[in-house]
Amino acid sequence: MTKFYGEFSKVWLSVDCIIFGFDEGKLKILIGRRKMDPGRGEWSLYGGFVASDESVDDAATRTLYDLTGLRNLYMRQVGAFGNVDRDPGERVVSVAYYALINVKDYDDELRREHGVEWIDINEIPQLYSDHNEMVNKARKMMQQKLANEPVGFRLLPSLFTLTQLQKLYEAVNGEELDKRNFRKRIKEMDFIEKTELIDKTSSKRGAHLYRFNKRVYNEDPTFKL
Amino acid sequence: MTKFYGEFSKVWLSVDCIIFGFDEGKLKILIGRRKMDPGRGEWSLYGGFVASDESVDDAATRTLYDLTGLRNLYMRQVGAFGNVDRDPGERVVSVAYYALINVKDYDDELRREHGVEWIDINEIPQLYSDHNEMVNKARKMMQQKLANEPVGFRLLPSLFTLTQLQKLYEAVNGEELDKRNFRKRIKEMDFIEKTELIDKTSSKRGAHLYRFNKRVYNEDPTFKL
DNA sequence: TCAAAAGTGTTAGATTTACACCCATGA
DNA sequence: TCATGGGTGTAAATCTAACACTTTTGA
Repeated sequence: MTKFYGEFSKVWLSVDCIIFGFDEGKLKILIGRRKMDPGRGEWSLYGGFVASDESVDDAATRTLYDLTGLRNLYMRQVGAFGNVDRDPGERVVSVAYYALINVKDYDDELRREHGVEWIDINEIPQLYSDHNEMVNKARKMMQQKLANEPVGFRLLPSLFTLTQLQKLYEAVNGEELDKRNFRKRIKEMDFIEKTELIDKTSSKRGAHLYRFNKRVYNEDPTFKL
Repeated sequence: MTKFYGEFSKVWLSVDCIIFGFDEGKLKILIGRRKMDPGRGEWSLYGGFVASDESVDDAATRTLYDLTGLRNLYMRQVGAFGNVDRDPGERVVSVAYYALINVKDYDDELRREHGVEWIDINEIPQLYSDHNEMVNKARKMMQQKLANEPVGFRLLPSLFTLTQLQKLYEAVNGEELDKRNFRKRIKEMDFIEKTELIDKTSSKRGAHLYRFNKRVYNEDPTFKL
């Protein structure tokens, strides 16, 4: 097994997940109290180790599924974090990933079983090891991504109001947007379809529900927001 | 040594470098024929293994120094590449980095000793393992970076003409720019200083040499190009 | 009847793009 | 003298940003 590179040393490889959700008008991530040593009890991202028979991406997918029970999540690599002493116990290099989920899709029972909570991205406490760094980089990458591709729908129910969508963009970018300018831009995007359905949960008058049409998007790749 | 994570398997960790240079009006990278098994003789990025007492970033810095003899290079992580079979011999996960160097700073003798060549980014042959993927991702990230920060100077001599600078941007973006519009934008950037020096190597009339003033740039962080 | 969110256009300013000729010099 | 790359400004078009009132309805 060591025929080629035996002279070099090996490391443990883990994955850590920054799971973004949008709830109560706020951008949040899932964190919990670490259940293993070292660092037991500290706030931490959810993670896992890479097994010998799976790719690093697959390990992240598996870890996400393990935590959320959800498949086909939008997921992107944040990068490798490899300081020598980043793990107080051993040499562990970790590859961080961020994922976008619709909070409503995540069974709250399952969430509690794993002991993770949705925490406002602006109120993240000190986390285990270098996890704050991972969160910061993930957040920047996600912002950048959202500015160039319509990935925000991954954080919303399949039917959503324009107000919800606007609040989402505001939460991600950390700044308020002009309602009329926002709606003007949305109207130009053919892949955001207005339905005849009305949502009455957040206003007496009711707001039209919209949906993202992936097919139209793929045919007409001219997105900028 | 295995007190915490002994039950999990370890992997070899390597770094691979995409080294960008700008020469003859073209964006190029350094590649060479692989000198070790498996894959001996195939075109490949230059890389190395991460040692037990160095961070992954440090391993990349060391590898870059080893190849070029240069320190303080502009370097950014591209990401981790971790498919199970990416290395035909063993399980090796690699973290790719890109770096920007001024071709003139690289001793050609040293380059030949390492058996690497400058190859036009648009004419990269099939590379060992997943190295083409790494190059493609690095190129996109570098383009993106150059569009938002003045890192292009890292690819030029400390004194350069506006034509050189324009050709650099054209090579990176793969499209021609309007000379007057380009110079108009440059003129607005106070951190690009005109010197009284004239370069006569590329025209009879001679062109003014400019330099990047890092101090001015740091004080006036309003860059967009 | 009123509070609360939904919905809707216009205009000024800023930014971006297109475009063509003269200059200085060495060969 | 001429070929070569260096250097310069203006106008149209596009994009962005600022801004306020009417509608609907349940309580």
